[in-house]
Amino acid sequence: MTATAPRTEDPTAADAVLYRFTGYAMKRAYMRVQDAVSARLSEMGLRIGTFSALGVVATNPGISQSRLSEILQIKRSGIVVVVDELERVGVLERSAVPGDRRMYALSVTPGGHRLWRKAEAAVRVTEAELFATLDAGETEILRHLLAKAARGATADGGGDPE
Amino acid sequence: MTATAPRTEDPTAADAVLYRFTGYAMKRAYMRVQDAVSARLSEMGLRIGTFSALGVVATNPGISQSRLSEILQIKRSGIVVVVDELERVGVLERSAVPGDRRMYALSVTPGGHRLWRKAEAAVRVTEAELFATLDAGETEILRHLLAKAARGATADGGGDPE
DNA sequence: ACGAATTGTTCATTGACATAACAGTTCAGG
DNA sequence: CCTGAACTGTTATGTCAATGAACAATTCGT
Repeated sequence: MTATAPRTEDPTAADAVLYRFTGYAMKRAYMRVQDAVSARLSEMGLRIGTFSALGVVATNPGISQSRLSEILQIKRSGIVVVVDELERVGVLERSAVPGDRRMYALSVTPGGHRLWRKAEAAVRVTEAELFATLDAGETEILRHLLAKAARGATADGGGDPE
Repeated sequence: MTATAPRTEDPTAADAVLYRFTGYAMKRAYMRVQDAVSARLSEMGLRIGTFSALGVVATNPGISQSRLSEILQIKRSGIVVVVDELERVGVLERSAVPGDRRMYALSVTPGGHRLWRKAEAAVRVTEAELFATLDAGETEILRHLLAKAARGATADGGGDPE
């Protein structure tokens, strides 16, 4: 029974102490994803940050930069750079909002939607390659548990329907 | 039926598109861990990087900086800073290696071991709090799947027919 | 009408790395 | 033994994403 260890939980690895922490495993796993996804996205002129923003705006047309910054958990000043970059390549637009001259309504251009669909598919493929050692069910469980862990105890029991 | 959604997979969230990617869920989850753990560690004068190094040296006495850099996947020049920091507060030592004057043998001082045990426990508690929405079994599965995803196709199956 | 709050923006700064070059040391082969 | 390649630790410098603090323009509350 001591014969073939699952290799996934190698106690002889020099960083075995750290892998006992979920956070370390998260970091290590994310680093791997980040490298592969960044490389893939850079081929189409995107970074992880701009990819994420593009996706959020694509599915939330008319959103403001402030709101986008909340969603992506990046400060407003950081969003400017991201939006600038996406606007410069013509995939995203800042249009005036009728009622309020302080903010812009963000929207994705037709070309932007095309790029988004392409990038989305590419990242999906990249992730599939990365997680080839997991079967479909495991990947789904992983994603689900991560989402749960990411949201945490969302404190607000749900009594704030805006 | 539309009443109480599991909240864990909230399709109305503005970044729902992104949560469909495992990588995004990883990032989000890790960010949360990073914030909490960093805060906790800073109380005892540690950062995540120094904490990790301390743990690896504690369980791998006599290790060299080069080897440590491989394990933590940080370049040698980056390790210098980490080791400097740990040595300055007296939890880690660089001692001469008999046979080879190029490298140092790293080791953790008694006080260092005490700090490590304390930090280890603190991080464990912090993680437990963070993942309170997961039961013990889920946390274990999450950790296991992450480790698997982090290692990926470890390539070294033995056959590398070039 | 006026002070408080909001939005987007700029600029300086930070932190956590990487890169490149370097000195000291070891080692393999002639 | 000698010499050049390879290795270890180190320093200096650059990079990249993100933050914080300020600011102007605008809107809101009372």
